[in-house]
Amino acid sequence: MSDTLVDASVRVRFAPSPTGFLHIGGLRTALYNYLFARRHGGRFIVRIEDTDRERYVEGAEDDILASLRWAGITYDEGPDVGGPVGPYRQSERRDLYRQYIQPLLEAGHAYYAFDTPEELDAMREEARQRGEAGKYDATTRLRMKNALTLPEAEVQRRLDAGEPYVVRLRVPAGEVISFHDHVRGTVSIDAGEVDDQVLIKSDGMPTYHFANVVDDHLMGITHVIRGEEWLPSTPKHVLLYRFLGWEVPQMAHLPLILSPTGGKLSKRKAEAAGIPVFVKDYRAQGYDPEALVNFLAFLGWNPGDERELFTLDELARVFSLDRVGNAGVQFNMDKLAWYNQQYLRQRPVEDLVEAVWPHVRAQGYEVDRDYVRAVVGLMRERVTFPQEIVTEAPYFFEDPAGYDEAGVKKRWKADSADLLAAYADRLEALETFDEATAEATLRALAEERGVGAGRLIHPVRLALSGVTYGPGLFELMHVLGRDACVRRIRRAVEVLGSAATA
RNA sequence: GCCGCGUUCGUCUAGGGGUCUAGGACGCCGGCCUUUCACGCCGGUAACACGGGUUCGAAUCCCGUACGCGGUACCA
Repeated sequence: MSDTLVDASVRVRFAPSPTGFLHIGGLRTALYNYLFARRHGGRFIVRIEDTDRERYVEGAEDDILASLRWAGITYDEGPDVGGPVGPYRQSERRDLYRQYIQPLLEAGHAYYAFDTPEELDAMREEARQRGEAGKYDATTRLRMKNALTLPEAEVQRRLDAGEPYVVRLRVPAGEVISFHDHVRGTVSIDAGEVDDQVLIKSDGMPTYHFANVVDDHLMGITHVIRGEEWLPSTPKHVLLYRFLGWEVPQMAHLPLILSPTGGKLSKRKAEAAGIPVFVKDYRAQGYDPEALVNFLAFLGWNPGDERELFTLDELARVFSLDRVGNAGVQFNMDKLAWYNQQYLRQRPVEDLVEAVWPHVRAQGYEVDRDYVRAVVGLMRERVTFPQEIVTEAPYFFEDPAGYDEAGVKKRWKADSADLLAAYADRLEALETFDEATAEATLRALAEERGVGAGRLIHPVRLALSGVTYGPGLFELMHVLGRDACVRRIRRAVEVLGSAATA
């Protein structure tokens, strides 16, 4: 079935801006592009859009690339792996953009403009006073300082004198620009709503709008899959393709990821809602990349059946743009936690030991890998994150520092001290200490004293762990070992002996 | 303000005119299992934004309203 879908000419790209670390929403955009490429046997490209020198953040590019790799999203072409249509960093393609702006200038589809920021502000202010939009467009461009209003000689003089200028797109009036979007169907916008977008900034760098069109074309991008925030500016891109005489790639605008409180999941909102914003945060918090990817894939897409657990490869086999939803989606930490738990349980024990080990070392616990392996075996179904195997069950590594108050109240009875002291004695006298003998000894003692086994089990658990919940008592005892068990039971008898409630 | 895009349980969603007394998942609430907890299993709670059309018949098609989101930069 997938054979009919193989189209090696499919080329998609993820084009992040190095203005910050990789955002969780960016990872989803990258993921969808990746899945689409894999599904069709095409190529997935990463291109760094670093045309904004003001907002450039040192280290952001490395973080973006490292985060993608961590998530298992590999790319066929990119800044650090190269490729046939590089460079893959826009700052290194500067001359290319200048080359493609020429024909636009010559054909009158673009023009030089010399307005200062102050003049632009004044124009917008004035227009707004009159209740107009305040756009640099067909209605206002003739009132501004540009090649359309200045004498040709004057324009040339300014250019020659090295005065700062920008190049703007001359958007035609009286036209409706339509394009097909794979997620939304036909989208139409009146050209009158589109402004004369700056194509080349005064620092010589292209804007996103221009660079993105030139690069997508030069890099042979067949499908542009990006966030919905780009939908309103797509008409500008469509116009550019037309003026440049190029074919418009297929478009697909993905629904935005929303904060639980509404609105785009900005850094501020996400933090307020307890949602990590950057991919590296998920990594640091112990999320399984496969779980994150699985969760993210389902944020705006679903396979159409009721299955929810898919590995990256499985997703790549069934992903389709047709099944991408079109309404904004809220990020849900509970669901993510559930996914993480599912994946954690599926991981091989050895894998988990590896993941837990650093946390054991960080706590300074002196145990070996076999011991950690045993703990993992008992705890893996009770936690969401690997490190919780250490943090949620410290009693595997050190004697309890205290006893849960409510637990003592509920489980420590008048006869507990007596029973436990006797149990400790018998454990010490045991020839072999293991799960079976610990249990048999306890049950025999309970029977002799004419009490239910629970009368021993609960206070013993409390003595060993300090809490009232956890793995099966006898498994716990076996892992802890006889010495620790006897020591902890005696200690509890000493500390809680008289704390008994009737 | 203007333009665009959207609107099924709290959340992610199935659904593409009759099979919907609307299905699944997360969460939540019960129960079983376990003399603990978790896992697992069983059950429950809960939604087609509103108003008009079209049609024999609308969650599904059309229009309007409301609401939400996005855009409106020499940022991406």
